[in-house]
Amino acid sequence: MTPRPAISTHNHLLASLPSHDRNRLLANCEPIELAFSEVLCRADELISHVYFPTGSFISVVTPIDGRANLEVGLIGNEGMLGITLLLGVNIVPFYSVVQGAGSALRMTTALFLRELEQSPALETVLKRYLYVSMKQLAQTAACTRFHLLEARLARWLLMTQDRAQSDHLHVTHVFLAYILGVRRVGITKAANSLLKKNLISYQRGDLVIRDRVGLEAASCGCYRADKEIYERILG
Amino acid sequence: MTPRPAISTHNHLLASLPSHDRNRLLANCEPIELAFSEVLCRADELISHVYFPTGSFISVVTPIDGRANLEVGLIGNEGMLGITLLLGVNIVPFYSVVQGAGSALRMTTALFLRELEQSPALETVLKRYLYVSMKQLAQTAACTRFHLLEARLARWLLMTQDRAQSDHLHVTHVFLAYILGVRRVGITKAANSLLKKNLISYQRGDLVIRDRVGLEAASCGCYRADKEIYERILG
DNA sequence: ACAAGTTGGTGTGCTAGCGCACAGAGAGCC
DNA sequence: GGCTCTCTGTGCGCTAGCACACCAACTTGT
Repeated sequence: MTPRPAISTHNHLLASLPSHDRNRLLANCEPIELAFSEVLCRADELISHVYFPTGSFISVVTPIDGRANLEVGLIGNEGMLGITLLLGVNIVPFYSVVQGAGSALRMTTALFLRELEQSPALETVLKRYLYVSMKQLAQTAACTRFHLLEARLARWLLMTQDRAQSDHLHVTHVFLAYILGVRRVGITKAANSLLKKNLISYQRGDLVIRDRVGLEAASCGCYRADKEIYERILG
Repeated sequence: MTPRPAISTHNHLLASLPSHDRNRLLANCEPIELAFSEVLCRADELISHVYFPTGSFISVVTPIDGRANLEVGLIGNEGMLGITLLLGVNIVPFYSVVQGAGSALRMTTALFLRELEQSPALETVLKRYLYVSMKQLAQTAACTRFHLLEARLARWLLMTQDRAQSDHLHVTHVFLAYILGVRRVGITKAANSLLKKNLISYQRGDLVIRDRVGLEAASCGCYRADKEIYERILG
Protein backbone atom coordinates (compact mmCIF):
# COMPACT_ATOMS: atom_id res chain seq x y z
CA MET A 1 0.00 0.00 0.00
CA THR A 2 2.23 2.79 1.23
CA PRO A 3 5.48 2.82 -0.74
CA ARG A 4 8.58 1.75 1.16
CA PRO A 5 9.96 4.97 2.64
CA ALA A 6 13.44 6.26 1.94
CA ILE A 7 15.80 4.06 3.90
CA SER A 8 18.10 5.59 6.42
CA THR A 9 21.68 5.19 5.34
CA HIS A 10 23.24 5.50 8.70
CA ASN A 11 23.93 3.31 11.68
CA HIS A 12 23.36 4.65 15.18
CA LEU A 13 26.55 3.20 16.61
CA LEU A 14 28.69 4.78 13.92
CA ALA A 15 26.72 8.00 14.07
CA SER A 16 27.63 8.43 17.71
CA LEU A 17 31.37 8.50 16.98
CA PRO A 18 33.36 11.71 16.68
CA SER A 19 33.52 12.61 13.00
CA HIS A 20 37.24 11.94 12.73
CA ASP A 21 36.92 8.39 14.01
CA ARG A 22 33.78 7.80 12.01
CA ASN A 23 35.30 8.91 8.75
CA ARG A 24 38.33 6.72 9.19
CA LEU A 25 36.07 3.80 10.02
CA LEU A 26 33.81 4.41 7.05
CA ALA A 27 36.83 4.51 4.77
CA ASN A 28 37.56 0.92 5.79
CA CYS A 29 34.00 -0.24 5.36
CA GLU A 30 32.58 -1.82 2.28
CA PRO A 31 28.95 -0.91 1.49
CA ILE A 32 26.99 -4.01 0.52
CA GLU A 33 23.46 -5.14 -0.09
CA LEU A 34 22.25 -8.01 2.07
CA ALA A 35 19.71 -10.36 0.53
CA PHE A 36 16.80 -11.82 2.42
CA SER A 37 17.61 -15.15 4.12
CA GLU A 38 21.33 -14.79 3.41
CA VAL A 39 23.31 -16.58 6.13
CA LEU A 40 26.04 -14.26 7.39
CA CYS A 41 27.67 -16.66 9.82
CA ARG A 42 27.20 -19.97 11.59
CA ALA A 43 28.06 -20.76 15.19
CA ASP A 44 31.65 -21.90 15.84
CA GLU A 45 33.00 -20.53 12.58
CA LEU A 46 35.69 -17.88 12.62
CA ILE A 47 34.42 -14.33 12.30
CA SER A 48 35.41 -13.02 8.90
CA HIS A 49 33.55 -9.71 8.85
CA VAL A 50 31.58 -7.44 11.11
CA TYR A 51 28.39 -5.85 9.79
CA PHE A 52 26.78 -2.51 10.55
CA PRO A 53 23.25 -2.67 9.14
CA THR A 54 22.03 0.62 7.68
CA GLY A 55 18.87 -0.34 5.81
CA SER A 56 18.83 -4.06 6.59
CA PHE A 57 18.37 -6.15 9.69
CA ILE A 58 19.70 -9.45 10.91
CA SER A 59 18.23 -12.18 13.07
CA VAL A 60 20.49 -13.87 15.62
CA VAL A 61 19.52 -17.43 16.44
CA THR A 62 20.88 -20.00 18.86
CA PRO A 63 20.48 -23.62 17.84
CA ILE A 64 19.56 -26.18 20.48
CA ASP A 65 19.72 -29.97 20.34
CA GLY A 66 20.50 -29.67 16.66
CA ARG A 67 16.84 -29.40 15.78
CA ALA A 68 15.06 -26.49 17.46
CA ASN A 69 16.10 -22.85 17.24
CA LEU A 70 15.41 -19.72 19.18
CA GLU A 71 15.93 -16.13 18.15
CA VAL A 72 17.98 -14.38 20.79
CA GLY A 73 18.59 -11.08 19.06
CA LEU A 74 17.60 -8.77 16.25
CA ILE A 75 20.16 -6.40 14.81
CA GLY A 76 19.19 -3.35 12.79
CA ASN A 77 20.79 0.03 12.29
CA GLU A 78 20.90 0.45 16.06
CA GLY A 79 23.53 -2.28 16.37
CA MET A 80 26.18 -4.45 14.79
CA LEU A 81 26.94 -8.07 14.10
CA GLY A 82 30.28 -9.44 15.29
CA ILE A 83 30.41 -7.61 18.58
CA THR A 84 32.21 -10.48 20.30
CA LEU A 85 35.45 -9.46 18.59
CA LEU A 86 35.47 -6.82 21.28
CA LEU A 87 36.01 -9.64 23.75
CA GLY A 88 39.02 -10.97 21.94
CA VAL A 89 37.17 -14.06 20.77
CA ASN A 90 36.90 -14.45 17.01
CA ILE A 91 34.54 -17.42 17.14
CA VAL A 92 30.98 -16.78 16.00
CA PRO A 93 28.69 -17.38 18.98
CA PHE A 94 25.37 -17.58 17.13
CA TYR A 95 23.83 -18.30 13.78
CA SER A 96 22.97 -15.09 11.94
CA VAL A 97 20.66 -14.67 8.99
CA VAL A 98 19.40 -11.64 7.10
CA GLN A 99 15.81 -10.98 8.02
CA GLY A 100 15.28 -7.73 6.17
CA ALA A 101 17.07 -7.18 2.86
CA GLY A 102 18.86 -3.89 2.44
CA SER A 103 22.06 -2.00 2.83
CA ALA A 104 24.83 -2.57 5.34
CA LEU A 105 28.44 -1.66 5.91
CA ARG A 106 30.88 -4.50 6.29
CA MET A 107 34.46 -4.61 7.49
CA THR A 108 36.97 -7.43 7.71
CA THR A 109 37.90 -8.73 11.13
CA ALA A 110 41.48 -7.56 10.77
CA LEU A 111 40.54 -4.01 9.83
CA PHE A 112 37.93 -3.85 12.54
CA LEU A 113 40.40 -4.90 15.23
CA ARG A 114 42.83 -2.24 13.99
CA GLU A 115 40.14 0.42 14.16
CA LEU A 116 39.23 -0.73 17.63
CA GLU A 117 42.79 -0.12 18.78
CA GLN A 118 42.90 3.30 17.22
CA SER A 119 39.53 4.57 18.38
CA PRO A 120 38.76 4.56 22.10
CA ALA A 121 35.41 6.16 21.27
CA LEU A 122 34.52 3.16 19.14
CA GLU A 123 35.47 0.79 21.91
CA THR A 124 33.41 2.71 24.44
CA VAL A 125 30.23 2.74 22.41
CA LEU A 126 30.57 -0.90 21.40
CA LYS A 127 31.12 -1.98 24.99
CA ARG A 128 27.94 -0.25 25.95
CA TYR A 129 26.15 -1.89 23.06
CA LEU A 130 27.39 -5.25 24.30
CA TYR A 131 26.00 -4.50 27.75
CA VAL A 132 22.65 -3.66 26.22
CA SER A 133 22.73 -6.85 24.16
CA MET A 134 23.27 -8.91 27.31
CA LYS A 135 20.39 -7.26 29.11
CA GLN A 136 18.15 -7.81 26.10
CA LEU A 137 19.23 -11.42 25.85
CA ALA A 138 18.15 -12.02 29.46
CA GLN A 139 14.93 -10.14 28.82
CA THR A 140 14.19 -12.34 25.84
CA ALA A 141 14.93 -15.46 27.88
CA ALA A 142 12.41 -14.50 30.53
CA CYS A 143 9.89 -13.30 27.93
CA THR A 144 10.10 -16.58 26.08
CA ARG A 145 9.49 -18.43 29.32
CA PHE A 146 6.60 -16.48 30.76
CA HIS A 147 4.73 -14.53 28.13
CA LEU A 148 1.94 -15.75 25.92
CA LEU A 149 2.56 -16.26 22.27
CA GLU A 150 0.26 -13.47 21.11
CA ALA A 151 2.15 -10.92 23.21
CA ARG A 152 5.51 -12.27 22.06
CA LEU A 153 4.41 -12.08 18.46
CA ALA A 154 3.24 -8.50 18.93
CA ARG A 155 6.61 -7.64 20.48
CA TRP A 156 8.49 -9.22 17.61
CA LEU A 157 6.44 -7.35 15.03
CA LEU A 158 7.13 -4.04 16.75
CA MET A 159 10.84 -4.72 17.04
CA THR A 160 10.97 -5.74 13.42
CA GLN A 161 9.00 -2.73 12.24
CA ASP A 162 11.45 -0.45 14.02
CA ARG A 163 14.32 -2.04 12.21
CA ALA A 164 12.63 -2.43 8.86
CA GLN A 165 11.50 1.21 8.96
CA SER A 166 8.39 0.09 7.13
CA ASP A 167 4.97 -1.15 8.15
CA HIS A 168 5.13 -3.87 5.50
CA LEU A 169 6.92 -7.03 6.55
CA HIS A 170 7.56 -10.12 4.48
CA VAL A 171 7.02 -13.00 6.84
CA THR A 172 5.13 -16.25 6.61
CA HIS A 173 3.61 -18.17 9.48
CA VAL A 174 6.24 -20.87 9.06
CA PHE A 175 8.99 -18.34 9.41
CA LEU A 176 7.48 -16.72 12.50
CA ALA A 177 7.09 -20.14 14.09
CA TYR A 178 10.77 -20.82 13.50
CA ILE A 179 11.83 -17.49 14.96
CA LEU A 180 9.64 -17.63 18.03
CA GLY A 181 10.33 -21.29 18.66
CA VAL A 182 6.72 -22.48 18.41
CA ARG A 183 4.63 -24.46 15.95
CA ARG A 184 3.20 -22.85 12.89
CA VAL A 185 -0.30 -23.59 14.12
CA GLY A 186 0.38 -21.51 17.19
CA ILE A 187 1.31 -18.58 14.96
CA THR A 188 -1.87 -19.00 12.93
CA LYS A 189 -3.89 -18.75 16.10
CA ALA A 190 -2.01 -15.76 17.52
CA ALA A 191 -1.86 -13.91 14.20
CA ASN A 192 -5.54 -14.48 13.70
CA SER A 193 -6.24 -12.95 17.07
CA LEU A 194 -4.23 -9.84 16.19
CA LEU A 195 -6.00 -9.74 12.83
CA LYS A 196 -9.43 -9.78 14.48
CA LYS A 197 -8.38 -6.83 16.64
CA ASN A 198 -7.48 -4.95 13.45
CA LEU A 199 -3.88 -4.55 14.61
CA ILE A 200 -2.38 -6.27 11.58
CA SER A 201 -3.40 -7.74 8.27
CA TYR A 202 -1.62 -10.30 6.18
CA GLN A 203 -1.90 -12.33 3.07
CA ARG A 204 0.45 -14.94 1.79
CA GLY A 205 3.62 -13.63 3.33
CA ASP A 206 2.77 -9.94 3.24
CA LEU A 207 2.11 -8.66 6.71
CA VAL A 208 1.02 -5.08 7.32
CA ILE A 209 1.05 -3.38 10.67
CA ARG A 210 -2.22 -1.46 10.89
CA ASP A 211 -2.27 -0.18 14.43
CA ARG A 212 1.05 0.36 16.10
CA VAL A 213 -0.38 1.69 19.34
CA GLY A 214 -2.78 -1.20 19.64
CA LEU A 215 0.06 -3.59 18.96
CA GLU A 216 2.09 -2.06 21.78
CA ALA A 217 -0.86 -2.62 24.09
CA ALA A 218 -1.13 -6.23 22.93
CA SER A 219 2.60 -6.85 23.37
CA CYS A 220 4.34 -7.71 26.60
CA GLY A 221 6.37 -5.08 28.44
CA CYS A 222 9.56 -6.49 26.98
CA TYR A 223 9.33 -4.29 23.90
CA ARG A 224 9.35 -1.20 26.06
CA ALA A 225 11.97 -2.65 28.41
CA ASP A 226 14.32 -3.26 25.48
CA LYS A 227 13.93 0.27 24.23
CA GLU A 228 14.46 1.73 27.66
CA ILE A 229 17.68 -0.11 28.35
CA TYR A 230 19.04 0.92 24.95
CA GLU A 231 18.14 4.55 25.56
CA ARG A 232 19.56 4.57 29.06
CA ILE A 233 22.93 3.13 28.14
CA LEU A 234 23.39 4.33 24.58
CA GLY A 235 21.00 7.21 24.15
CA MET B 1 26.40 -38.46 54.95
CA THR B 2 29.81 -37.73 53.49
CA PRO B 3 31.37 -34.79 55.32
CA ARG B 4 31.65 -31.58 53.38
CA PRO B 5 35.04 -31.81 51.66
CA ALA B 6 37.77 -29.28 52.15
CA ILE B 7 36.71 -26.22 50.22
CA SER B 8 38.90 -24.91 47.46
CA THR B 9 40.23 -21.49 48.34
CA HIS B 10 40.96 -20.40 44.85
CA ASN B 11 39.12 -18.95 41.94
CA HIS B 12 39.79 -20.23 38.43
CA LEU B 13 39.84 -16.82 36.82
CA LEU B 14 42.41 -15.49 39.26
CA ALA B 15 44.40 -18.73 39.13
CA SER B 16 44.90 -18.29 35.41
CA LEU B 17 46.72 -14.98 35.85
CA PRO B 18 50.51 -14.64 35.84
CA SER B 19 51.66 -14.73 39.46
CA HIS B 20 52.77 -11.10 39.46
CA ASP B 21 49.36 -9.83 38.40
CA ARG B 22 47.57 -12.27 40.63
CA ASN B 23 49.47 -11.26 43.73
CA ARG B 24 48.84 -7.59 43.18
CA LEU B 25 45.17 -8.31 42.64
CA LEU B 26 44.90 -10.46 45.75
CA ALA B 27 46.52 -7.71 47.78
CA ASN B 28 43.57 -5.48 46.87
CA CYS B 29 40.98 -8.11 47.63
CA GLU B 30 39.15 -8.49 50.87
CA PRO B 31 38.37 -12.09 51.88
CA ILE B 32 34.81 -12.39 53.14
CA GLU B 33 32.25 -14.99 54.05
CA LEU B 34 28.99 -14.87 52.14
CA ALA B 35 25.85 -15.99 53.97
CA PHE B 36 23.09 -17.99 52.36
CA SER B 37 20.39 -15.83 50.77
CA GLU B 38 22.43 -12.66 51.17
CA VAL B 39 21.54 -10.23 48.39
CA LEU B 40 24.73 -8.90 46.81
CA CYS B 41 23.16 -6.48 44.40
CA ARG B 42 19.87 -5.48 42.80
CA ALA B 43 19.31 -4.53 39.18
CA ASP B 44 19.84 -0.86 38.33
CA GLU B 45 21.93 -0.10 41.42
CA LEU B 46 25.49 1.07 41.04
CA ILE B 47 28.11 -1.66 41.29
CA SER B 48 29.98 -1.19 44.56
CA HIS B 49 32.08 -4.36 44.59
CA VAL B 50 33.05 -7.24 42.39
CA TYR B 51 33.11 -10.75 43.88
CA PHE B 52 35.30 -13.73 43.09
CA PRO B 53 33.67 -16.74 44.79
CA THR B 54 36.14 -19.26 46.17
CA GLY B 55 34.01 -21.51 48.33
CA SER B 56 30.62 -19.90 47.73
CA PHE B 57 28.32 -19.50 44.75
CA ILE B 58 25.90 -16.90 43.57
CA SER B 59 22.66 -17.06 41.66
CA VAL B 60 21.98 -14.42 39.02
CA VAL B 61 18.32 -13.72 38.44
CA THR B 62 16.46 -11.46 36.04
CA PRO B 63 13.11 -10.15 37.22
CA ILE B 64 10.21 -9.93 34.80
CA ASP B 65 6.92 -8.07 35.11
CA GLY B 66 7.82 -7.33 38.70
CA ARG B 67 6.48 -10.68 39.85
CA ALA B 68 8.14 -13.65 38.16
CA ASN B 69 11.87 -14.34 38.15
CA LEU B 70 14.22 -16.45 36.12
CA GLU B 71 17.73 -17.56 36.96
CA VAL B 72 20.01 -16.66 34.09
CA GLY B 73 23.36 -17.55 35.62
CA LEU B 74 25.18 -19.32 38.39
CA ILE B 75 28.55 -18.04 39.52
CA GLY B 76 30.97 -20.21 41.48
CA ASN B 77 34.72 -20.29 41.73
CA GLU B 78 34.87 -20.59 37.95
CA GLY B 79 33.62 -17.01 37.54
CA MET B 80 33.00 -13.62 39.00
CA LEU B 81 30.18 -11.23 39.78
CA GLY B 82 30.38 -7.70 38.42
CA ILE B 83 31.83 -8.56 35.03
CA THR B 84 29.95 -5.74 33.33
CA LEU B 85 32.45 -3.24 34.74
CA LEU B 86 34.61 -4.56 31.95
CA LEU B 87 32.17 -2.90 29.57
CA GLY B 88 32.49 0.46 31.22
CA VAL B 89 28.99 0.27 32.67
CA ASN B 90 28.78 0.38 36.45
CA ILE B 91 25.06 -0.39 36.62
CA VAL B 92 24.12 -3.78 37.99
CA PRO B 93 22.33 -5.68 35.21
CA PHE B 94 20.77 -8.45 37.32
CA TYR B 95 19.68 -9.32 40.81
CA SER B 96 22.29 -11.48 42.55
CA VAL B 97 21.81 -13.58 45.65
CA VAL B 98 24.10 -15.98 47.51
CA GLN B 99 23.00 -19.52 46.81
CA GLY B 100 25.78 -21.40 48.58
CA ALA B 101 27.31 -19.90 51.70
CA GLY B 102 31.09 -19.76 51.84
CA SER B 103 34.21 -17.79 51.13
CA ALA B 104 34.76 -15.20 48.43
CA LEU B 105 37.14 -12.42 47.55
CA ARG B 106 35.70 -8.99 47.09
CA MET B 107 37.11 -5.79 45.65
CA THR B 108 35.74 -2.29 45.36
CA THR B 109 34.74 -1.05 41.95
CA ALA B 110 37.43 1.64 41.99
CA LEU B 111 40.23 -0.77 42.83
CA PHE B 112 38.99 -3.29 40.32
CA LEU B 113 38.97 -0.75 37.53
CA ARG B 114 42.52 0.25 38.43
CA GLU B 115 43.66 -3.36 38.37
CA LEU B 116 41.98 -3.79 35.03
CA GLU B 117 44.04 -0.99 33.58
CA GLN B 118 47.26 -2.35 34.99
CA SER B 119 46.81 -5.97 34.04
CA PRO B 120 46.16 -6.82 30.39
CA ALA B 121 46.17 -10.49 31.41
CA LEU B 122 43.23 -9.83 33.71
CA GLU B 123 41.36 -8.04 30.99
CA THR B 124 41.96 -10.85 28.54
CA VAL B 125 40.69 -13.60 30.79
CA LEU B 126 37.67 -11.60 31.93
CA LYS B 127 36.73 -10.77 28.37
CA ARG B 128 36.75 -14.45 27.57
CA TYR B 129 34.68 -15.15 30.65
CA LEU B 130 32.15 -12.59 29.48
CA TYR B 131 31.96 -14.31 26.10
CA VAL B 132 31.31 -17.61 27.85
CA SER B 133 28.66 -15.99 30.02
CA MET B 134 26.84 -14.72 26.96
CA LYS B 135 26.87 -18.10 25.31
CA GLN B 136 25.59 -19.72 28.49
CA LEU B 137 22.89 -17.12 28.81
CA ALA B 138 21.62 -17.96 25.34
CA GLN B 139 21.89 -21.65 26.12
CA THR B 140 19.79 -21.17 29.24
CA ALA B 141 17.21 -19.18 27.29
CA ALA B 142 16.75 -21.98 24.80
CA CYS B 143 16.87 -24.63 27.53
CA THR B 144 14.16 -22.87 29.49
CA ARG B 145 12.02 -22.74 26.38
CA PHE B 146 12.37 -26.26 25.06
CA HIS B 147 13.45 -28.69 27.71
CA LEU B 148 11.27 -30.54 30.16
CA LEU B 149 11.32 -29.58 33.77
CA GLU B 150 12.85 -32.82 34.98
CA ALA B 151 15.83 -32.41 32.66
CA ARG B 152 16.20 -28.76 33.63
CA LEU B 153 16.11 -29.66 37.29
CA ALA B 154 18.77 -32.33 36.77
CA ARG B 155 20.93 -29.81 34.93
CA TRP B 156 20.56 -27.27 37.73
CA LEU B 157 21.50 -29.83 40.37
CA LEU B 158 24.63 -30.80 38.47
CA MET B 159 25.67 -27.19 37.93
CA THR B 160 25.08 -26.45 41.58
CA GLN B 161 26.94 -29.50 42.78
CA ASP B 162 29.95 -28.46 40.74
CA ARG B 163 29.95 -25.08 42.39
CA ALA B 164 29.07 -26.26 45.88
CA GLN B 165 31.80 -28.89 45.76
CA SER B 166 29.53 -31.07 47.84
CA ASP B 167 26.80 -33.60 47.11
CA HIS B 168 24.61 -32.10 49.83
CA LEU B 169 22.51 -29.15 48.78
CA HIS B 170 20.17 -27.09 50.90
CA VAL B 171 17.21 -26.39 48.69
CA THR B 172 13.46 -26.62 49.14
CA HIS B 173 10.90 -27.21 46.46
CA VAL B 174 9.71 -23.65 46.82
CA PHE B 175 13.19 -22.35 46.21
CA LEU B 176 13.74 -24.54 43.17
CA ALA B 177 10.41 -23.41 41.74
CA TYR B 178 11.52 -19.80 42.10
CA ILE B 179 14.86 -20.43 40.45
CA LEU B 180 13.53 -22.46 37.55
CA GLY B 181 10.51 -20.22 37.04
CA VAL B 182 7.83 -22.88 37.58
CA ARG B 183 5.27 -23.77 40.26
CA ARG B 184 6.30 -25.65 43.34
CA VAL B 185 4.05 -28.52 42.36
CA GLY B 186 6.01 -28.92 39.16
CA ILE B 187 9.19 -29.31 41.19
CA THR B 188 7.52 -31.87 43.47
CA LYS B 189 6.64 -33.94 40.44
CA ALA B 190 10.05 -33.68 38.77
CA ALA B 191 11.98 -34.23 42.00
CA ASN B 192 9.86 -37.24 42.79
CA SER B 193 10.68 -38.69 39.42
CA LEU B 194 14.41 -38.26 40.05
CA LEU B 195 13.92 -39.75 43.51
CA LYS B 196 12.24 -42.85 42.11
CA LYS B 197 15.17 -43.34 39.77
CA ASN B 198 17.48 -43.24 42.80
CA LEU B 199 19.37 -40.28 41.40
CA ILE B 200 18.72 -38.02 44.38
CA SER B 201 17.17 -38.11 47.83
CA TYR B 202 15.79 -35.28 49.87
CA GLN B 203 14.04 -34.47 53.07
CA ARG B 204 12.83 -31.14 54.29
CA GLY B 205 15.30 -28.97 52.46
CA ASP B 206 18.25 -31.36 52.46
CA LEU B 207 18.89 -32.70 49.02
CA VAL B 208 21.57 -35.31 48.36
CA ILE B 209 22.87 -36.21 44.95
CA ARG B 210 23.12 -40.00 44.87
CA ASP B 211 24.02 -40.80 41.29
CA ARG B 212 25.86 -38.15 39.38
CA VAL B 213 26.21 -40.19 36.21
CA GLY B 214 22.52 -41.03 36.20
CA LEU B 215 21.71 -37.39 36.74
CA GLU B 216 23.79 -36.40 33.74
CA ALA B 217 21.82 -38.88 31.68
CA ALA B 218 18.56 -37.43 32.99
CA SER B 219 19.64 -33.86 32.32
CA CYS B 220 19.46 -32.07 29.01
CA GLY B 221 22.56 -31.55 26.92
CA CYS B 222 22.84 -27.99 28.20
CA TYR B 223 24.91 -29.06 31.17
CA ARG B 224 27.51 -30.54 28.90
CA ALA B 225 27.24 -27.67 26.43
CA ASP B 226 27.96 -25.16 29.19
CA LYS B 227 31.04 -27.05 30.33
CA GLU B 228 32.30 -27.40 26.80
CA ILE B 229 32.07 -23.73 25.97
CA TYR B 230 33.85 -22.83 29.19
CA GLU B 231 36.63 -25.30 28.49
CA ARG B 232 37.03 -24.23 24.89
CA ILE B 233 37.33 -20.53 25.62
CA LEU B 234 38.87 -20.48 29.07
CA GLY B 235 40.41 -23.95 29.54
C1' DA C 1 -3.61 -24.17 -19.22
C1' DC C 2 -2.17 -27.14 -15.96
C1' DA C 3 0.84 -29.21 -12.50
C1' DA C 4 3.55 -28.38 -8.53
C1' DG C 5 4.78 -25.87 -4.71
C1' DT C 6 3.74 -22.46 -1.12
C1' DT C 7 0.89 -20.39 2.21
C1' DG C 8 -2.75 -20.24 5.46
C1' DG C 9 -6.70 -22.46 8.06
C1' DT C 10 -8.80 -26.25 10.59
C1' DG C 11 -9.50 -30.52 13.42
C1' DT C 12 -8.28 -34.20 16.75
C1' DG C 13 -6.03 -36.07 20.48
C1' DC C 14 -2.24 -35.55 23.63
C1' DT C 15 1.14 -33.57 27.26
C1' DA C 16 3.34 -30.11 30.28
C1' DG C 17 2.47 -26.97 33.17
C1' DC C 18 -0.85 -23.65 35.46
C1' DG C 19 -3.96 -21.99 39.59
C1' DC C 20 -6.09 -23.29 43.49
C1' DA C 21 -7.08 -25.84 47.48
C1' DC C 22 -6.12 -29.07 50.87
C1' DA C 23 -3.79 -32.91 53.54
C1' DG C 24 -0.06 -35.03 56.08
C1' DA C 25 4.40 -34.97 58.25
C1' DG C 26 8.38 -33.29 60.55
C1' DA C 27 10.52 -29.56 63.46
C1' DG C 28 10.71 -26.04 66.69
C1' DC C 29 8.70 -23.58 70.55
C1' DC C 30 6.11 -22.58 74.66
C1' DG D 1 1.64 -32.05 75.36
C1' DG D 2 -0.10 -28.81 72.23
C1' DC D 3 0.65 -25.22 69.06
C1' DT D 4 2.46 -23.28 64.83
C1' DC D 5 5.24 -23.19 60.86
C1' DT D 6 7.59 -25.19 57.05
C1' DC D 7 8.09 -28.63 53.72
C1' DT D 8 6.21 -32.11 50.75
C1' DG D 9 2.51 -34.56 48.36
C1' DT D 10 -2.11 -34.88 45.94
C1' DG D 11 -6.33 -33.84 43.40
C1' DC D 12 -9.13 -31.18 40.00
C1' DG D 13 -10.11 -28.47 36.20
C1' DC D 14 -7.96 -25.56 32.88
C1' DT D 15 -4.82 -23.54 29.09
C1' DA D 16 -0.88 -23.33 25.91
C1' DG D 17 1.34 -25.68 23.05
C1' DC D 18 2.59 -30.22 20.87
C1' DA D 19 2.28 -33.88 16.72
C1' DC D 20 0.08 -35.16 12.84
C1' DA D 21 -3.01 -34.80 9.11
C1' DC D 22 -5.73 -32.67 5.71
C1' DC D 23 -7.81 -29.00 2.89
C1' DA D 24 -8.32 -24.54 0.36
C1' DA D 25 -6.42 -20.69 -1.92
C1' DC D 26 -3.02 -18.68 -4.32
C1' DT D 27 1.54 -18.38 -7.14
C1' DT D 28 4.77 -19.91 -10.29
C1' DG D 29 7.03 -22.50 -13.91
C1' DT D 30 6.66 -24.77 -18.08
